[in-house]
Amino acid sequence: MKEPDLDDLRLFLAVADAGGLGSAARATGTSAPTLSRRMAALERRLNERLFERGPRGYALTAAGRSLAEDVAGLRQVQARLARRMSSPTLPRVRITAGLWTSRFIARQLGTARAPDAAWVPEIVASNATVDIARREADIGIRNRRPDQPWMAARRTIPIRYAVFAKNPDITGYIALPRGAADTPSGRWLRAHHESEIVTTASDMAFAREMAASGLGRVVLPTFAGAECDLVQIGPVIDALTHDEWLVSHHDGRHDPPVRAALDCLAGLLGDATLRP
Amino acid sequence: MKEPDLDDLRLFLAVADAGGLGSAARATGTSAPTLSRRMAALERRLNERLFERGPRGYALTAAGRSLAEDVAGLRQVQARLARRMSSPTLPRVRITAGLWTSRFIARQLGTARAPDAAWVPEIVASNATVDIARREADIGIRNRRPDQPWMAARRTIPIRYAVFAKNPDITGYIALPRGAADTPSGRWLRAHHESEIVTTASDMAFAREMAASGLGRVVLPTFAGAECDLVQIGPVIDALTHDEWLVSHHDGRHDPPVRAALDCLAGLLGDATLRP
DNA sequence: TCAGGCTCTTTCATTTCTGAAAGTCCGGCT
DNA sequence: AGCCGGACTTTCAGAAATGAAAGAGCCTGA
Repeated sequence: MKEPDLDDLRLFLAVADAGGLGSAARATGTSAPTLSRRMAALERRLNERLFERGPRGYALTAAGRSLAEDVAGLRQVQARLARRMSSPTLPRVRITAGLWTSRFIARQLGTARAPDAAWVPEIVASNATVDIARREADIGIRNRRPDQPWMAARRTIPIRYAVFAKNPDITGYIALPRGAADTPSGRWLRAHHESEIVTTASDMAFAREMAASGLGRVVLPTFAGAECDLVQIGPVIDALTHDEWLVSHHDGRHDPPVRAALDCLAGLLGDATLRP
Repeated sequence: MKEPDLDDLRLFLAVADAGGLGSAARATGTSAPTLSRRMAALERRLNERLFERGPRGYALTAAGRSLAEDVAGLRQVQARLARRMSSPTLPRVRITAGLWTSRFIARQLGTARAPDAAWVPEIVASNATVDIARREADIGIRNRRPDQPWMAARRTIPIRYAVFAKNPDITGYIALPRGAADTPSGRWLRAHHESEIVTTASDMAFAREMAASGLGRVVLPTFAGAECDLVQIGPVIDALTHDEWLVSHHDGRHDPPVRAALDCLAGLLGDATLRP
């Protein structure tokens, strides 16, 4: 026995509420004959009499009341739909990036996005690599061109790294613990200053705060160091400099909200704000 | 702009879940061409692209994800429907009666109802008169034949009243407070034993408990007195004897659940249990 | 490079659904 | 009594939706 058509249930609720075919027809824009037939079909499919048909209209039977309770959730769906139609919910574009870029985007996007933009950003936290190929995110900001040919990539500005500290007199380095996120900057630090590491933090955000309080030096992207009252100690570390790539699924990038988000991000990342 | 067909949204969810037309077609029993057309129509009606159509199938766009969240409630409705189809919810027949009869029915109906009965009783508490004409209840048990011609009524057994007390030595009467429910038995008590009333209770159920503890005499239907270790003090009060009428809406009584409940109640009330 | 397999879309005859109008029923009103 | 009005159902021609089959595009593996 097949389940009934959800639209029949919508009409069923309308008839139950209206108490008759005529007013239900007016309320739903469906003609009375159609309502009559579809209610009859619904009863046949469920094998229950749902209405008492009297000269005064349709009245629910006990079984009809029971069904009406069961499908009352449709009312809520209809209400949400109606709301959606009148003031459409903005689609959310899922963006994933590394720690510093995520923070930068989260902070800047509120103002950088056009006020009438037809999309809303959703930042997907991702130390672990979120897979755009599997559609876990719409847009990714990565430090290299993706291998997969079905990815669309756009190069934006270069990211430069340097050593930062509260002031030039501070010595010693703050690193991530061994075995934690294996980033190029972490590897560089351990390769060149392993012996100078004075402490570790479980998260680079904490490391930066520790550096800001004078506990040691950290390796940061230049734009992230500039944000936090830290001074750049040495020159830009050329070995770590890399371009940022704006990556999206090849099929997905023509979705208007995604496209708008891509353009907005390209503008934002190309902006002088990010340059050292 | 009209709202989309709810059944289209059901198919939309199926396609979104399946990630493609083929498997969605298998899951829903609808053919792939139909799904293709209806998804296209849905997009046209909403004026949004809901899917990315690639050679790998359908993938939701940002707008599609947003819609899927909005209509997720349909899943719950479908689940309830499926449950209803497999193990049908029994329709509830709303029964209204006076205090003592309600209690009697509530206690007896569990066993009196056939084990495979296709209905479940719902006792509608009603000191105030619940209106069967307005379909607030399906079946009423009343103490007289209804005036309205569209009511169907079936006479059952006569109800007899008598004075009860814990033992014959108890004197004094327990009544309802002045101005409380104006029942024939209450009026009779005040008319004949006004001066012997020793106390009042806000509810006859309390009055009966008070009588059972020996505080005074009460006027009760004979079947209600017998239930509670009370002894009948005087003869049946002929002035209060009346028949019970099983009342239902004329149109409603052919609804199978209502009809079954009517038959069951007629049997129950005709049963010797109710006789003094 | 090409066949094979997968997916979606189009075509088209068929089925189903729809709505206006006419028909039926029933209670209320004069 | 008999007409009126409201409410549902049936009729019927036209409109819309459906599914099988064929078409088109794309990746995969040989």
